[in-house]
Order: sequence, then structure tokens, then C-alpha cells
Amino acid sequence: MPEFFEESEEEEDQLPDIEGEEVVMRMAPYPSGPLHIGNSRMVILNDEYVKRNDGKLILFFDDTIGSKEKKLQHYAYDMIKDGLDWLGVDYHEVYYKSDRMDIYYEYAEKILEKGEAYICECSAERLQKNRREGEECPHRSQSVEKNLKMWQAMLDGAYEEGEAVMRIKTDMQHPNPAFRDRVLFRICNREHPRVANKYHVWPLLEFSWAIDDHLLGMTHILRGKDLVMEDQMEEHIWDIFDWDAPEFLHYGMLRLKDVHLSKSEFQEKIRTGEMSGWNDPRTWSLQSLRRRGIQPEALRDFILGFGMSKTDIEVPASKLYAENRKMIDSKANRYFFVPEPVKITLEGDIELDEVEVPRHPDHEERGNRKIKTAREVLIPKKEWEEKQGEEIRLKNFCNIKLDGKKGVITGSGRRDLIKIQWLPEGLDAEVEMPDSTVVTGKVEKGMSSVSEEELIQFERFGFVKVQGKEPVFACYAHS
RNA sequence: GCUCCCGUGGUGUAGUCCGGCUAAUCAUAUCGGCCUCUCGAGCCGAUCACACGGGUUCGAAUCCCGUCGGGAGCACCA
Repeated sequence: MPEFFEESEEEEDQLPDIEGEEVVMRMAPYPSGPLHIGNSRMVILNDEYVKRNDGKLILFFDDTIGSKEKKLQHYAYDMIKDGLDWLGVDYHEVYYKSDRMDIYYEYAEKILEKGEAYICECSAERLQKNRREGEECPHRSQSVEKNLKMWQAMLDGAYEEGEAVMRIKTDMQHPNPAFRDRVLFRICNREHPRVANKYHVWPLLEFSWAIDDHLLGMTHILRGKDLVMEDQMEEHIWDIFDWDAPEFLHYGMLRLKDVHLSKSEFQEKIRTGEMSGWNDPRTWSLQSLRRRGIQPEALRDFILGFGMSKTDIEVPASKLYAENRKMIDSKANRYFFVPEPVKITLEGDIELDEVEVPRHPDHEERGNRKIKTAREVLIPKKEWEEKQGEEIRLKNFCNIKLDGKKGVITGSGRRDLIKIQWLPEGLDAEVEMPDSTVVTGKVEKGMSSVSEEELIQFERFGFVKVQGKEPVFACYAHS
């Protein structure tokens, strides 16, 4: 406990303080899949700020209908909560955008009445062209009455998808073309996982957020810098309603080296069977990290170490592994795992019985595990290939010189040789690697006393988290 | 192309707002050495950075201008 205190004290300097007596923040995941390591920055930062300021954190499912590419998934809601629980993120209230459609409609009407928005029947192409060229379309100058009528028609289903949208009036000469008369509502007939086909006019994020951030009394909004334009849009809408603006905080883009994260892509690969599910380590989902034995505290430290800078960063996954290793090294008991075993026969004088190996080199109190010694032993294929003709030590047993499938015993005293793991025989075992390939091999029989889900280290192989024991199946965390 | 953001060692990060206390912090990585019957952990040491060019100033990583480089947005996605 004192260590934890020290840690967080240190970490405190990494985040800039925020102003305000009361802090209310929200995190808004889009439920197209479970949270992955990329999303964890958003939730951890929110959680951290709220905890440090004794504030309130709202979990707000940003489940408007989305695009065809990013599909909402009914199971994602629970997986997101599951991930947050695991991460130790405490939220105090839960909301769903899909529950609040009537509220958005109400304010949509108000904004039309104020003459600050209009219903546009231009095609998407036309709309984009006008935006690029800064030209106003004829719909922009329609009367309020006409707009309200068309809006009602939208709600009544008189338009098909793409035939009409509600747009806000900004300034078609706005220096940022992207800002010009953005779309606030559009028609979509796709089925929603929570409210099915109840609605077919859906708000876009800038509008729904402008309304909810105000209604729910948000004091600070934390978002990636990919969403900075949304700040401006929200501020514009708040101005129209004469509402006070919360404070915005931004962080830069975070990428893992050599890792490409895309939920819609994973969704597709899972659908086609190319990935086994969201447990697949390649998804980097929080669930898959838990399965590998990554500690939530390690992930939190990893993320907090980046602070709040707007700099874009690319970090190797080994940085996360280093954090994790610190936390699990003393917990994880040691066992022998022989990947791709090759059987060799020992020749020469040796007394056969059993050897004792400590469960943990730094914790003798955990006792020893016993391994029977035998003439025929299994060693890893890698060393068998690389160390031919050389002298090596079978750890805690004896020294041998490799000669094909023979091991000529050269003594049993400890010597300064490379020491490898070995087994007389063993239980079948499989280890799933981070790239989802599987390494097969044998583990010592003592493994049968290991509990499921236990985090252990296979000596000279890496840390793994046990998933099952018949046969032994484990997920590789890192070296 | 347009709008905005960012540029400190291999990778991240502190310091930049309020210029001197910094011959620039910490972590990780790398390389040595010690220790250890694991290629794990631990301990000790070493290497390595203020993008560039001007300006302001007694003094600039810190302020100003310019250049270059990187990123994000420019969707009827979030």
C-alpha cells in the first residue's frame, strides 16, 4: 500500500491540474466492440482526473446508429463495462444516447425555430462540393415554417436515407471548409441493437454531445485531438442556446509500434473466422490483455506515463511489458516448459533420482518442485539445433555435450555454462502467442497443482497465464 | 490544397505558461560489470537529446518571426 501511494504521487506531476470546484466528466465509448488498449487512454485519463478531483464520472454509451462500416454490437455494451471494471475505472452513472432521441428531437426543433438550422435535400456529393467552394444552397434560405414542416416530414418517414438532412448554419465562408454548415441529423433505417427500428432520424455526434454535455452538467471534456473540430461545433451550438461552455482538454494520438487497431476490421475478421473472437490477442482488447496476464495497474501506469501532451506518440509494446513485468515477477512461480521438445539420450555416469528446483528464485519459502531425472530427456529444439557439439547444462541436473540425439554427460557440478530447461517427460501443453500462433510442448508434471488463471513463468520462455489444464493451455504475456 | 495541433536522447517523458536555481529530469531501451543454477528479477556504471535559421535579452529548451518535419480533421462515422 505505501508503494502504491508513492507511485500515484509521482504520477500526479504528469497531468496538468484542472480548474473548477466541481468536476463532472464523461467517457463515451462507441459500442462496436470491447474497449482496446487504444481506447484505454480515454477512460483512464477520465477516471484519473475524476478521482483526483473527487468528481463524478459518467459512462455514456455513444450509440447513435453510426456508419455502415462501424456497426454497433449488442454484446459490446457489456464487454465495455467488463473492461472498465477490470481496469478499475469507477463510473457513477450510465446513459445511452439511444434512450435520449426525444430530447435531441426537441432541441432540433428549437434550433430550427431559431432559424439556425435548415433541412437540406442536396445530395451528399452536391453538399460536399458546395462546402468546398463555400457556396450556399437554396435550402439554406428556406423559411422557418418550411424547415419545420420538412423536419416533421423527415420524422414521419417521408424521406428515404440520403434524401434529406438537417444542417446547422455556420458560415459558408468559414476558413475551415470542414466546419461549413455541418450535418446535424440524417436518416438511417438500419436496425439498432437496443431500440431496433424505433427511430430512423439520427443525430450526429456534435449535436447530441452539444445537448447532453450541457444537460448533464459536464465541467470538463477530455478528448483526443482528432476531435478538436467538434469542440468548435459544440461551442457554436452552445452559443445559439446561450449556454456556458465546459473546458476542453486534449491529448495526442497514441499508437503502438507495429500494431494496427481497427474495431471494424476486427469485427469483420471475427465474422469470417480469421480471428477466433475478441479474446484474440491481435485485437488488443482489454479482455485479451487480461487473458494474457497484463495487470490493469500496469496498463494504467503505462498510459499515465504519457501524461496529457498533444504530441503524437508511438510506443513499442515492450514498454507496457516492462511495466507489467515489474508487477508480476515476484508473484509468478517458475516452471519448466520445453517448447518443441526433442528427445535425447544421456550417456555416461549419473545417479538417477530427482532434483529439486525452487518455485521462485527469490522466494525460497514457496518451496521446491521436484523433477525426476532420467536417461531420456526432452530439451527445446532451438537449443538442440544451436548447441550441437557444445557443452550445456541441464539446469539443476547435469552438464552434457550435445552429439546428435545423444548427450554425453560431462559432470553434474554447477558450471558456468548456458543452462537450459529440460524434462524427463511431461504433460502436453500449448501456449498461445501474442500473434495468435500456438507453440506446443511439454510442461513438468508439477504443473498440475497450478490453479487455473494463475500467472506463472516458464523459465527461459516467458510469463504466461494459465487458461486450462487438460491439456495445459496458457497465454503468453511477454518475456 | 485548406483548417488546426505538435516538434527535448532509440522510445516515451519532466522542464516551456511566470527566461537565469538545468553543463536539461525520470522511465524504458542499448552496452558493460556484479549477482543469480532462467535469455526473469536485483545492483552498479556508461552511451545518447532541447528540429533548423534569425531576432529580443546581460542571459533562451523556455519569448517573437521564419523555415523544415510529423500528425489530425476536411464523412449524411465516432
